[in-house]
Amino acid sequence: MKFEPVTIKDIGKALGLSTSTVSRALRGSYEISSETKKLVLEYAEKINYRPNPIALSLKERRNHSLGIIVCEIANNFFSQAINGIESIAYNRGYHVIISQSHESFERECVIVDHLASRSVDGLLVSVSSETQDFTHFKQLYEKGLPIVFFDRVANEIITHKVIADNFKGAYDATEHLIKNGFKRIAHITSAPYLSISEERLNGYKEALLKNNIEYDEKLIYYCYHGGMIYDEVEDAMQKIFELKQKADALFTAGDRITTTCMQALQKLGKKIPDDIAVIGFTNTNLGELFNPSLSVVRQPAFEIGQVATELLISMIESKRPITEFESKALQTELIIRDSSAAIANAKSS
Amino acid sequence: MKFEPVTIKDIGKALGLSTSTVSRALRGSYEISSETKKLVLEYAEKINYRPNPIALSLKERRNHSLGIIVCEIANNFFSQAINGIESIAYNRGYHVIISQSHESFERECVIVDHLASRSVDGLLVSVSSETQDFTHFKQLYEKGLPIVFFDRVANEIITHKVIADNFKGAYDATEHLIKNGFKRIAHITSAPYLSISEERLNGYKEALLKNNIEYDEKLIYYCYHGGMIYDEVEDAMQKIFELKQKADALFTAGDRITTTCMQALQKLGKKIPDDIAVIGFTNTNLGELFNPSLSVVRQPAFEIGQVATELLISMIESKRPITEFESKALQTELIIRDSSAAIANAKSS
DNA sequence: TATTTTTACGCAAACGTTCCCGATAACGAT
DNA sequence: ATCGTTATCGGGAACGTTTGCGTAAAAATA
Repeated sequence: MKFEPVTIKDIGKALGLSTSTVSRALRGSYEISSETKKLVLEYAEKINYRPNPIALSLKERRNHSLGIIVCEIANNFFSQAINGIESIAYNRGYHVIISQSHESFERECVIVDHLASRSVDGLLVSVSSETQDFTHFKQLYEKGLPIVFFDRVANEIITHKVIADNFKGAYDATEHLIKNGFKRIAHITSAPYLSISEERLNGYKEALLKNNIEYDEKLIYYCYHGGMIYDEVEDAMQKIFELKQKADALFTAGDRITTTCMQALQKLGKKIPDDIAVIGFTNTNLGELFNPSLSVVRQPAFEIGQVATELLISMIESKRPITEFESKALQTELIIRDSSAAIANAKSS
Repeated sequence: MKFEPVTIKDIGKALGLSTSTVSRALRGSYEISSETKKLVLEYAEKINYRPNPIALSLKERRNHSLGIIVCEIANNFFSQAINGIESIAYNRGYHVIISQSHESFERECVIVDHLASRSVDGLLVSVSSETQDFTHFKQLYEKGLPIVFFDRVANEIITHKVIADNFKGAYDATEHLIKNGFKRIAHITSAPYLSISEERLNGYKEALLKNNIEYDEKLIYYCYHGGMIYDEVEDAMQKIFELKQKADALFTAGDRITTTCMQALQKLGKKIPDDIAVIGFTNTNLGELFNPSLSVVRQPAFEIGQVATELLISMIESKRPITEFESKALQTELIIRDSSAAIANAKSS
């Protein structure tokens, strides 16, 4: 099937004008008589002319489009962040192209390559859980392609970064568990080299330290695929319950990990919070529907997307090379529900 | 900031060859000597040359990209469908551009326009809940742009369509409630003119009819924004409980509607299934974590995406105009959990 | 050696725009 | 009548490719 849009040439031919005149008339150039303008405009309207953005891209070397790379859109945090990105982008006249890495490094490389060659004007990136090598980003960035990282950032690349205050979010969640009387707090997180993993682990450690609880490496479990692979999570859950010194609480460090942990715990027949208390990073709106209702650390995903987009567009539209880069950390929100409730009553039996 | 990719011209200049020779060498044309080929290939590799897809699009009037239009990616059904779409598209060498209408007709028109002018090779669309007028699709379709509808289809446009068997899914869900002893089954659905709404309503009616239960219009509630607006849903819930003849069960007809109903019921302090039983269309994987665990009608979202994409690509790549169009309906899956449990025991007290 | 064929490459047009240069005409000023 | 302005428009190059056509040199044939 072929699809033949009408071009500026067609208009010129129909009206007996040159393409340049038509082009100028369409743009409202001062050097075109108002009669001709009217003529062209009306005819263009009549045949529903749309300028070909591809031709424009070719000429102007830009697209007015932004590339987004996330691991997965079926993830509350990212779908909300994308909505934030869109809200800014569309207002500023940019379109967005969303791509999923599915937590695969290889896929990420292919996507970056494609997006760049497709001449997106800039990239908004949250790296995959497999990504340890950032040269595919670095190369493009050094060639002049604006990139802003959000959530999972590449520390070795000097550019704008927007994240949640993962350290504080983790600190707060952990301290909340401690205040509720839990002492053996397991921490299930994503791949260790992810920036968010490190930040959250540090917050967790700091809370332990401040509360004089010893840090025990045996309580830390890494799910290298961010909770996408169920068995990885169930394995971790199983190991937790095989510990000599039992864990009494769980702090999970990711949207997918949190929900998957809940599923695994249910499958293993564990009662929350009696067998184990749970609090985790997740942006689901459904936490209160869970059984028990889920305590969460909520990230300002929408705002993170917005801020990252504003920074990216400012980079794109900047005339001069940028020398000052920002690293913004937005505050998380602790929402306490039943899954992390103190178990004093239950345990005292 | 400017981003200057290397072109075929740069290669030609560097190697003292014409652009056509370089182009042919890159494509492995037979009329280029193997030495020259090797030279070009190696140099291209060295400087990391990527052909400019924009220039190609301009020339060939195609993109190898598919446009996707859905109301919202933060919706389990659609994010799964998109994964299905991607799984086929990437294997066949197509990229996808995802756009969200956010259930807005106006937004949908803008998106369609943009996607078409951007020369996507075809469109995969599920219309917004506001859409009653399909001329924006029709115009493009008649000009030769391949379009496949999935989930929410435009019946007046003759093309391929892929849906879940909504009639049967609704029938099964309703009959399940009836079998469990419920007789006053409320039905909360999306905008009435959506294809899925009609199909599901018909399935619901048919189940009532077959089981000799009178159809009562007062039990039908339309949420014109597909559950995106909380108040719309809460209003419906409130009205249900103000009915003279009380409803004893709820059959919800959409991913977002189902979860939002659950939230509203919780807020209103209603117990499920004692005050009211619930079953609904939704593709959440978290149904078993709910309190109570949620009975659902699950759509084969991933497969729907796959089938729709295969059909679209076949349209795009077809040499001849297509005369035979398919309308596929894939089977849904009924997953019974506690939210729709018979309340005989509870009520007998 | 003369002629034909093959090999290997370059030129230029085309895709749809924009925009720099000119070009033409009308017109007032000199 | 001559010149400089102004208004209005067209020609053509450029963006990065592909590709039909032309052609020189090399190889094969007569």
